[in-house]
Amino acid sequence: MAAEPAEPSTPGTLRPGGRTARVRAAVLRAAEDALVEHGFSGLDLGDIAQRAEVGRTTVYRRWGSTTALVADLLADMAEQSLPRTHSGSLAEDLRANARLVQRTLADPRQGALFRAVIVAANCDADAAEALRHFYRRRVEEWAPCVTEAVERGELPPDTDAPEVVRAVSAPLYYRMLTTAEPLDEAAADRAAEAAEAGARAGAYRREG
Amino acid sequence: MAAEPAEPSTPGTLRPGGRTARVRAAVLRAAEDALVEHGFSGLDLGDIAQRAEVGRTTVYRRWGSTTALVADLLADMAEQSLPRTHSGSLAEDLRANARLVQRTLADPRQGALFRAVIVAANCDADAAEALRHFYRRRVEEWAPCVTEAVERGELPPDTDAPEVVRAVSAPLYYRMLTTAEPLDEAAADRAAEAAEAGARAGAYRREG
DNA sequence: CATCTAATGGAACAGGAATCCCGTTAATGG
DNA sequence: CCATTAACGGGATTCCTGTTCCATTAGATG
Repeated sequence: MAAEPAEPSTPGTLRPGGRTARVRAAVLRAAEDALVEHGFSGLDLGDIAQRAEVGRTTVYRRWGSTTALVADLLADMAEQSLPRTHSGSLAEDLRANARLVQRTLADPRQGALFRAVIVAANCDADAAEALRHFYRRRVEEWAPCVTEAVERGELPPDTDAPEVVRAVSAPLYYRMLTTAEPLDEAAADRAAEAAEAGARAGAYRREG
Repeated sequence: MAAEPAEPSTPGTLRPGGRTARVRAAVLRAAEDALVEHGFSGLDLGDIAQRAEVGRTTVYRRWGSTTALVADLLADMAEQSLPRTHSGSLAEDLRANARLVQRTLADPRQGALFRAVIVAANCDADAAEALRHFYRRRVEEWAPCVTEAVERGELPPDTDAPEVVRAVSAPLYYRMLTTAEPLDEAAADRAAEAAEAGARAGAYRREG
């Protein structure tokens, strides 16, 4: 008997080219569509296989569960992060960020997608880690605009830059999740203005 | 043949006393336990029936779905809202509120429960309405401390009181959902301080 | 206390999702 | 271009969740 392979490993890692890559792309796109239409709870691997024109078995073998599939989708989303603005003004950069987040969450497709991945992250540890990685990336992209404001002397020297960036997003996500009120530009501008005021007042200094 | 009853209605409404009430209480408590242990996605009506020492059929008939059960649980939670503090100081009241929210979300049991109901609300319209109702209640309870600060002249006269209260909770929920960092008292105090600074700066005035 | 029937609970049933089996296709390396 | 085998895909199978049926229990009413 031949020595059995040390690791069966996960499919798609030894021959990642050609068909394998096409299948992954098709499945991730189908998963996105399905999440937008039915939400995470309505996610069905069989349905996704059909949409992607791929065998059911393949989806079950490579991802195995809906949460693993969403985790992979989040890893994919984390790659393509949008570049931040560079207006030279803290208020303007924060407002641009707030409006970007607001437009994303208010968009029927993107909004539904974000709700769905947040749900998935609360159902599975791997998806949660993937979600955290995604937001770490996004926050890192925008934090420099706060750091630069600190260097210009506009904010206290020990301001926690990532925390300020998160403070812009927080009220928008909170509104989406807990109220029925619309996510409009006014809400975005208010979030940016409040975050800036908090930062100037020193509420986001490290180690209180 | 007798005229059939106009509405079969939902079970538990015509004879809500005694056994029916006991069954509801037992099921809701079992649902809470199950949510804490397995999260919303792991919720199984059969398992809940066993925990509650109630027939599966009863649970399926009276609630029908996991989301409906969570909606009922939320309605129950909305009843028992905690009374707010009355320190006479805006900063102190906001801090008390922030710490209450922080302690709730950081508590293993309560935190898991809140994550679970937020997930449920994103899977079903009725659960979503129940969740909004729950937060409407909570916000209404605390909004007066902001209104009183306005009357004392500490804040702009057209300050949106509920929005200030929500601004306190928002960063705590956002942190819980998107990062792995601990929800400690420092985070609570920062949330309260930032909300107050934003309010003083006029970021929460109505109609921006 | 007696009657009526809402509500419950056990068991059998049905439908659909996840898994397994195995032949087919195509990526990789020489 | 050829050989090797990773990865795919259709179909049968298993397992589990939700439903239906009907006998039993116990609120509600006079």
